[in-house]
Amino acid sequence: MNNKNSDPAPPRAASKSPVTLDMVAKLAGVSPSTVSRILNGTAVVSDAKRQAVVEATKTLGFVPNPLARGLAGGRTFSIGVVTQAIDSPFYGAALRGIEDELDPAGYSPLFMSAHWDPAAEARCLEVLHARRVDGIVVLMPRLSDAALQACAQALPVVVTGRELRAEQLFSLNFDNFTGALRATEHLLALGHKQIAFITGDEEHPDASERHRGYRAALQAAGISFDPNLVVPGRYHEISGLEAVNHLVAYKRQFTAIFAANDQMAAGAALGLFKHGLRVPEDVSLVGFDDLPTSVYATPPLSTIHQPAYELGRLAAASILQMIAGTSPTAELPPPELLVRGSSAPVRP
Amino acid sequence: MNNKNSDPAPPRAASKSPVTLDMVAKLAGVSPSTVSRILNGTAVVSDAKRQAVVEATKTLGFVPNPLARGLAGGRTFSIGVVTQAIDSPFYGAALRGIEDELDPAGYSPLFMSAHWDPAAEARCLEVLHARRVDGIVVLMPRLSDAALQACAQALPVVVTGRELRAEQLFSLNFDNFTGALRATEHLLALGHKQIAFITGDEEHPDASERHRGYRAALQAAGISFDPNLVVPGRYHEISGLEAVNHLVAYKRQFTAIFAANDQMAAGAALGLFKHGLRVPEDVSLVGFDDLPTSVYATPPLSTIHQPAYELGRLAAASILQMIAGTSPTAELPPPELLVRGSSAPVRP
DNA sequence: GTTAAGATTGAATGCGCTTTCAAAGCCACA
DNA sequence: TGTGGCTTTGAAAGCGCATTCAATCTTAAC
Repeated sequence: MNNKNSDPAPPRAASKSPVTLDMVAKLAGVSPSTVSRILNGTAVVSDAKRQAVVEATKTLGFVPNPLARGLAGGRTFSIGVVTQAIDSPFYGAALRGIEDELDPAGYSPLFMSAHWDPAAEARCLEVLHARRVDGIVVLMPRLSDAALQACAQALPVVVTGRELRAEQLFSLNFDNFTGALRATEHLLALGHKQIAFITGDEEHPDASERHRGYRAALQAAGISFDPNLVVPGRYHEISGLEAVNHLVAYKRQFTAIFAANDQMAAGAALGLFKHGLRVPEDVSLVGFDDLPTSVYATPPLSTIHQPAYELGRLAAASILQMIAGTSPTAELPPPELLVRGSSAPVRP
Repeated sequence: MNNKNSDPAPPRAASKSPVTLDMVAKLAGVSPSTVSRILNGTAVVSDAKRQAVVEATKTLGFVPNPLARGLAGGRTFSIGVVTQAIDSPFYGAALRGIEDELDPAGYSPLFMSAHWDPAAEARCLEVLHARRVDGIVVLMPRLSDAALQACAQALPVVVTGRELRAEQLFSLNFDNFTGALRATEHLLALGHKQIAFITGDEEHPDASERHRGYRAALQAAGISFDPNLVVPGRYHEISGLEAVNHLVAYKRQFTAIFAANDQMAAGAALGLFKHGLRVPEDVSLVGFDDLPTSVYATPPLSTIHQPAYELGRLAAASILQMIAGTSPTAELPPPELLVRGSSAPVRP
């Protein structure tokens, strides 16, 4: 029927790490239970036996099998991480933060990308759940609050970019409103009065918050809001470019642009360049996020620093706390304006 | 002794997915073995029973426990992926490729960053091995060939950025030499004769290959090699910036720069900008990698396209093939020059 | 010098699934 | 109608570890 075993030699998966807990137990002259107890610190063990076990573990090079541990003990020492795009510069930094925090604790992250699709996100949650992760971190979810809360009934969950509370659910949010406010105030302080705004994907709370901050700053400065200067974008570079094309095509008057994120600011910079408009001589440009690449833009981009790495670390630390049974209290630092070369006083 | 169980209600991990294979078996009126066989397609099962099982699976919402499968069957349906930096734009694209290829096959990637540190890389390999992944993909390893080959004795391994052959080892390499050759030829064809080169981290084969390509192109054009025009870099933006500072400080004569990667090209662009040198009017600039952001640089960067996403897909597809028992034959497309706005004919 | 309480330890069971192994059912053939 | 060969199915034995339960060994108090 099947010719799988026709080969006399075992095909693969033979060398693995065939050292089991039972073998250490035998070598150390104790019972498997004792070895397990030492491994997990579950109970007090006499020093003599502990010595023997530690030694046996070393000589044999024993490494406990996480699968077996997970099956038997219920914990897998792995954390599911749902991100929207693993290849996005913003998420990359956050993922590194998560990695850096989880690793020393002996946990491994399990990354999945949802591509801004709620359905895909739901599937990620399912897969992670099926893989029996000990907790889940969702970065900037697109899913409904209810779905997230439902997920949190089964295991600890940390979400970022949203205000949300529930039993096993912790949220970590950044003050996008104030960030946008500061950015706009900066431009205002430089004398700009005609400030265009390229929005983010407004289905997203952070995007609408940034929009709100922009308008609040204008209002506070006594400048009437001009809807013609607001161009919708979707957080990608291309929409920044298109936004500038739009502004120019419709002959809008503006001396500055505030883009809801750095990626769109980069696109906008290119658009301005193509239209022969210099940054910052002709148009000042301010972004939001402070991507690693933004320092190396020409000119370097003025922007609002968003602590992506810190966000990752705090999210990971929080989920670990929840697993340990304590309630996390982490909080993100307030927005910080970084003035670089892309913004300058308006020309007289 | 321990007050863990002092709480009357079970603390957590109670709701999970308590549906087991045995329950489906019972509901469908068959034995667990049969359910397992249907699940894995291990053997032929009568249509009647298959129907019953499929239905029972649905009504119960059964999802097999990967841990148990891994423990019992030896396969975990997970692939270890060692990358140098999860937050690097280049690796990001590759990781997405891996994700896209693995997901439909029912496999999950387990990402780990080694941060260009051989010791850390070795640890990653160990952790992945301990987690019983079915195979490992190492992106641009820093580890010795021998160490990689040793790892391949235990399980299938795919490495990129290196030429390496062994029993369960497959390597996927990009033609860095030809890429650099094409880039330099492009500059030469534009009339440039004084072409500076910013090297990558030359401990790395791809960096030295690119260096070799640069020199080969010069030689073929009959231009004598000027060591003063070669500045060492380490693949980061900052080294591109520093390289330009160096060239200017030492008053080197050059009309073009070829940077061994896009990140350094971005740094170089900023350096040139700060010294009042315009791209491409005063200095032409060519990079290598074609990062997603390079199209949106001002001006857009001419570069050699490196198929990072494809690389990820092919690497993942290859490891899957190896696990399935067939030898992979994937090959990366040849280097492709992308002429954009940063390179122009030399000024007379 | 006993005995009870406490500290250590080992045997045994099970986590959820895969995988032999052998029994049972089927067919075509004689 | 009977027999051999093939197919479908179930019982049972783990995979490697955590954990409960009961047994053994200490120690302190009587």
